[in-house]
Amino acid sequence: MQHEPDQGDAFAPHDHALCQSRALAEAEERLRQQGARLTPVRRRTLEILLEAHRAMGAYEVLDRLAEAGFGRQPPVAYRALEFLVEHGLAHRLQRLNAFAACLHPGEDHAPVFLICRVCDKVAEAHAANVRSELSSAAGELGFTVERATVEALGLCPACAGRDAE
Amino acid sequence: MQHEPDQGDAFAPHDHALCQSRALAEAEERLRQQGARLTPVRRRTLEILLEAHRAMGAYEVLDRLAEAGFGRQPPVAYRALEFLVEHGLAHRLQRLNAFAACLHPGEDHAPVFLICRVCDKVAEAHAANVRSELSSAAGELGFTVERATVEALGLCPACAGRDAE
DNA sequence: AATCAAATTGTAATAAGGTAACAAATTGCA
DNA sequence: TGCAATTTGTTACCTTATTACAATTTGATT
Repeated sequence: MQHEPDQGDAFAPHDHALCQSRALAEAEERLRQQGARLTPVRRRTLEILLEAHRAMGAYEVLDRLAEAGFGRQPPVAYRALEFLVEHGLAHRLQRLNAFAACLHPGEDHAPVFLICRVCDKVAEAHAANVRSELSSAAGELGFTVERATVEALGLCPACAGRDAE
Repeated sequence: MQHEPDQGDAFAPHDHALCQSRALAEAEERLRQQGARLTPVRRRTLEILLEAHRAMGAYEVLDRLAEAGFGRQPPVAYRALEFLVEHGLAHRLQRLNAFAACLHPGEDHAPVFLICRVCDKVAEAHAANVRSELSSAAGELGFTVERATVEALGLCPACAGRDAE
């Protein structure tokens, strides 16, 4: 089955420069509305995540920030990453101890992550159905879901193709 | 809505001593079939998880093992925990950096975890529908799910009741 | 423009989580 | 008994994350 290119689909071939600049522009707009500031460290951090287009560890981000002239101590990276996560511009992937830029900020979402175990790219899938099944399974035990982490490890289409060859 | 007590439901009031001894007996039976050994450290580790009936960090488990006369070095705990996870007797909770005893071993499952943010108890919900929605959402992007982590944070019925009072 | 509080960034120190490598002991079996 | 395989113990170290506090920058206000 074919599928449409989509802003959350890191696996589909796409104009990555455009994808990045669009995400940055959206980030600026969103933050302006919230009255929060996209300072140089924060902006650079987001750019780093967007350029990589995959999940990165905090210390890897920290190295890149240091190269760009920012501080070399862990809190520099953790603070910027935390800020981005809080404002919906990045996500934290528990499974990998890592962070990735949000691929469609603004859509007030609680995404499902698809992590390719070969190329390490991360996509965000549409999660509504998954979430509603989760809530209903939880409801059977009287449990109220407030936040959920859904992360799948597997093969992206490109790597699956390479595997099969 | 009322719900039936269930082996995976840590939230429901239950005879915890029985719950523990049953889980231990099942573990022994399962391992015997697999030709694996429930050695003293491993057995004690499982008991520790079962007694707590919640997720525990590896270092917390290590302390308890040391009290019981086993080694005090991290690998002692990590090896025992890894063994239990590999044999389906315990789970690793990414979100908490922690481990919990499996509440229904044998049912060859890929569970969904419900973690109460107040009392820290962990239950396992029936996951089939969640998993199938996840696979289908992933399929739309051409992604093949191999393993998935689904962890929900929220309120268990007891803590929700206390909150409302 | 000068001032001040709030927000942000920098740095040091350290806690918490996890693994690699190898030695010693134990187990199961020929 | 003797030997290989498994398990346990220990050392050393690596990665991830947080606390605490100082220095700086920003924006609002006079």
